Amino acid sequence: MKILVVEDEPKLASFVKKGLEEQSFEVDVAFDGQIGRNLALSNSYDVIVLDVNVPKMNGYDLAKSLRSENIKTPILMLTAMGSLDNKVAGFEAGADDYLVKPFEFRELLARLRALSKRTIDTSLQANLLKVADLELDLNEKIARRGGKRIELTAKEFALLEYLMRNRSRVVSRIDIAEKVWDIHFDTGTNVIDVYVNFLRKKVDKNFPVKLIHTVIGMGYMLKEE
Amino acid sequence: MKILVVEDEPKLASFVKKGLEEQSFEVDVAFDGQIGRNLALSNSYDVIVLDVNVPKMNGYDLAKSLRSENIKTPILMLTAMGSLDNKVAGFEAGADDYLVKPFEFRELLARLRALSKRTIDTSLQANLLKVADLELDLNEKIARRGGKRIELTAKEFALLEYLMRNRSRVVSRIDIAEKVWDIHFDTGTNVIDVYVNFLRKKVDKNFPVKLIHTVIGMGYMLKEE
DNA sequence: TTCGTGATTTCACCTGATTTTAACCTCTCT
DNA sequence: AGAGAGGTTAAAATCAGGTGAAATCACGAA
Repeated sequence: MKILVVEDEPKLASFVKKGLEEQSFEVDVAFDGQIGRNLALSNSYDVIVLDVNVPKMNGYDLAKSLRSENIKTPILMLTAMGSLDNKVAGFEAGADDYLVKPFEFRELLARLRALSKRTIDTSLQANLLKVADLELDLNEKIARRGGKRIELTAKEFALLEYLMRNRSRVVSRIDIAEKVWDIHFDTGTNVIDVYVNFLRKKVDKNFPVKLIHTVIGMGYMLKEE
Repeated sequence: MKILVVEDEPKLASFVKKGLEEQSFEVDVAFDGQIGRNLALSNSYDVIVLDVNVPKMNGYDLAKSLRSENIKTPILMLTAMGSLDNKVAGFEAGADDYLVKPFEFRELLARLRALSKRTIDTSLQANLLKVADLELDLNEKIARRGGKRIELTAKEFALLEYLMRNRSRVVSRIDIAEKVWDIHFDTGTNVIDVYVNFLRKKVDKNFPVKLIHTVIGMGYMLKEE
C-alpha cells in the first residue's frame, strides 16, 4: 500500500514516515505542495496525507487541484488549527477525512486504514501459511523461504500445503497418500518418498535449518528446529 | 439522500433529524440496535449514523453485523467516550468515520457529505479495472494497454475481466469455467485454453512484459512482472 | 428465409513438463 | 553382516497446455 505524505515539518514527517513503514506501507514524503502535486500526479497512491500549512501551495488548494485533475485518491487532511471552519473548508476542498494536530499515531493509522479499505480490492488480501521463515502463498501458488521465491509443481505444492497445515505433527504415509494423492489402498509405490525428496531439494537444501523431518517407521513432520 | 440514525436519546435524535431534514435529507430514526438492524437490512441508505450506546444491540455489534451481511453503506459512529481505544474499535467493527459527542451540527453535516461523496465517487470510477499498464473499460467494453485500444469479443472480455478482478491470484480452470462460461461439470473441453491463447495474442503479444501466466496443473494468473 | 460474417467451440497434433516407476544406494539397528 | 527403512537417481510413462484449422453457432442484412 502506497501513501504520499505532504508535510514540511521534518520531525513530524519522519515520525510519520517511520511509523507507517513499520506497518509495511510504502511512504513518499513531499516537503511542499508543489512537489506533492507532482508526485501525486505521476504516481498512484492509495491514500494522500496532506498538511494544510505547507509552502508553495497549501493543502486546500492542493486538494482542489488534484480533484480537478480527476484524481480520486482518498485525502486525509492534517491541521494545527482545530476550528470547525477549517474542517468544513477541508471537506469542501475535496478531503475525505480530517485530523487535528497533535494526534496519536494509532489514530492516524486507524483512519488511513478506514480510508484505504474502500479502494483496496479484497482479492489483494494475502492468503499465507507460515512455518518459521517458510511461507506458502495460497493465492500465487508459490512458496518463499527467507524472502526467496520457490516455484513448486502442483503435487509438490499440495504436499507442502498438507505438511504445513499439519505443522509439528507427524503425518503417516497413509495420511499423505489419501489426502494428497487420493490413493486409498497400498499400491506399493514410493512416490511419496520421491516427492519428499523433491521438496527437500527446493525447501531445505541451501538452508542451515531443516524443516522437513523423517520420523522412522511413522511418517514425516514439518517443524522448526 | 437517505440517512438512518440509530440513537436512543430522544433529544439528540430529534435534533439531528430536524437538522438533516432542513438540509433536505430523508431521515429514519431507530431507537435501538435491533430496529436499526432491521431498517438497515430492508432499506438502502446512503449513510448510517450509529450511536455506540444504544439498547438491544450496541453500535459496534450492529456495524459488524451489517458488514457481515455484506452491506457496504458508509457508517458514521457516534460516541460519548472520546478515548482512542473506542475509535479504533469502531473502525475495526467496520465504521468509516467517527464523531465524538458533543459535536457541532455543522461537523456532522460535513462528515456525512464526505462519506456519501465517497460512495458516489467509487461507484463512478468502478468502470475501470487496472493492472499494470493494462486497463479494462467496463463502460466502453474495451481494453487498453500502453494507451493502445484492444478490441475484445464478449467472451474474451468476460475472461479478461475475471482474471483482472483476481489479479495476483491463480484461478483454476474450474473457477473460470463456472464464473465465465457457467459450466458446472467437466465437459472435457479446452475452450478455456483456446481463449487464454486468444487473449495472449491481443494483450501480451507485442509487449515485452507478459501479464498472463500459466501455472501448470493449477490454472492461470494475471499479474505484473 | 437464406446468406454471410464474425464469434465460439471442437478437434487433433505437438511439445515440454510433470509424475511415476523402478533400480540401486545409504543408513541404522540388531 | 543383514534386514528394514528410507533416500536418490534416471528413465519411462503420462499429462497438461499451446496452437492451427475446421466445424458450428449466432445474428443481422438482403
